[in-house]
Amino acid sequence: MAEFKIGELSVEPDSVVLAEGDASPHLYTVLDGFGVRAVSLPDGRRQVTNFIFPGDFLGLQAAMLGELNHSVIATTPMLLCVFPRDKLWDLIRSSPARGYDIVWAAAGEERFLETALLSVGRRTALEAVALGLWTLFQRASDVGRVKKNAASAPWPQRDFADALGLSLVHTNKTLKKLREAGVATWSNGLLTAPNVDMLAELAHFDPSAPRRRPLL
Amino acid sequence: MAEFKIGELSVEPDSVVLAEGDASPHLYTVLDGFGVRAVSLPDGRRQVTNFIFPGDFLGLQAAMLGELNHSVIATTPMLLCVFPRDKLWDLIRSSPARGYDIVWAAAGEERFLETALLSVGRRTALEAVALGLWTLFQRASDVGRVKKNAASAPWPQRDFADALGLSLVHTNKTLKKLREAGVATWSNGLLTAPNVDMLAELAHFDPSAPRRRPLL
DNA sequence: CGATTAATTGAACCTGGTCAATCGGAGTGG
DNA sequence: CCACTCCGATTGACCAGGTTCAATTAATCG
Repeated sequence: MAEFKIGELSVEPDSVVLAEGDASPHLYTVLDGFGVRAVSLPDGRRQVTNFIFPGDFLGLQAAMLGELNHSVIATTPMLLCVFPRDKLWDLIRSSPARGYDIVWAAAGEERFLETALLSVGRRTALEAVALGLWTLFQRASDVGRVKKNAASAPWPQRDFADALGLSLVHTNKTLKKLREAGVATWSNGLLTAPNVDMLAELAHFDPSAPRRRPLL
Repeated sequence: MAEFKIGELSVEPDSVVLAEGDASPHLYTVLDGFGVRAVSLPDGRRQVTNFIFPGDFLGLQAAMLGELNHSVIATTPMLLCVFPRDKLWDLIRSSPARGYDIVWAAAGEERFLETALLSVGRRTALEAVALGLWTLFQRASDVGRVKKNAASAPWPQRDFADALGLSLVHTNKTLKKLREAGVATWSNGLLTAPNVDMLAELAHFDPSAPRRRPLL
């Protein structure tokens, strides 16, 4: 990949890395930092579609479809690796294995979005919050941001509520229930869960899906 | 593509083409017929994640990630073109252009799911129903299933409700409102909308997205 | 130590869900 | 041709999970 890299971009918290409707000439890989993808309505209603972790690939939609459907907003300082979008085609042609990896990432994103859709559409608030926390915990774990029982989760409750399709108030009250039940505590950007499995159980979620990249 | 085809599969309405959790050895292209993708909870709650039209590509998740996150259910008789999943890798390697097409399709699916998530999470029932109808209309139009103001839409209201995350009853009542307002009528598998744009407006949706599709 | 933003909590309210009938069209057997 | 059944569509009445409004508390920062 290194040969296609054209630079690095460093952004501040709360800045918009990519905006809905953009036809960005760049693709990014997240080297460090956290953020969200979100789509929104003209009146301000907002849906967070995924949380962004180090290692994530940004801008595929813009490269493939011409423009982006969602915005990407940094939650913490973020360091990005920049690629020119016109080179995506060269990349796939010159290295089918990389093309395969991109398809793999896209399929994973699709799976995540389907699961999120099930949560938002059919789970109760308690179930949805539990699964949301479980997912954050897993992803933090995948990038080595879990120590003991505590995972890095530097997002405000507002973002979490927008990801679940719930109001901020109700999300807060539901988090309180889980806290009082001793299932999970989230404060100061740190998510603590003594028993992570319990979160999946509460959400009726079967965590047995393979999540590691297959070897080629 | 023809060289990888190993046969055709014909299925009856209401049959399960692929099931959640399957590690199907096959990939499919829909030659004819309609269906849905859906994920569900152990207690039966169900979320339809997309409607399936002729031309759709099924089973990418199973091929890439090992197993499928959603089920695929036929709504009408369906005719499928079958490929062996192990050949996906050969396909991408031997023809990067096809690999590119697959990435294109995956990016489009991702966009659709994000839009659906916004509907389910943040739109009111009326807005969500309007956008749902608009989307069905567009997709039917893309595959040449619109005559005059009427689009083929052979799904029961149950499926539509499950796609919107609404109850069947409330979906029905909302459709009634649109019918009485003269915006759209859906009965007998035929969706009639004198003014399709009005559906997008009701949903606060900007329909100006590029949607060209490469041939697969 | 104010100022600002995020988290928390309580109370009133409403959108959409649940329950329970009824209607309507298609298929079946007599 | 009609009675009967089955299933999807439709409707009305009542209910509740979650939203909105409005404070209050906590944490951060110059």
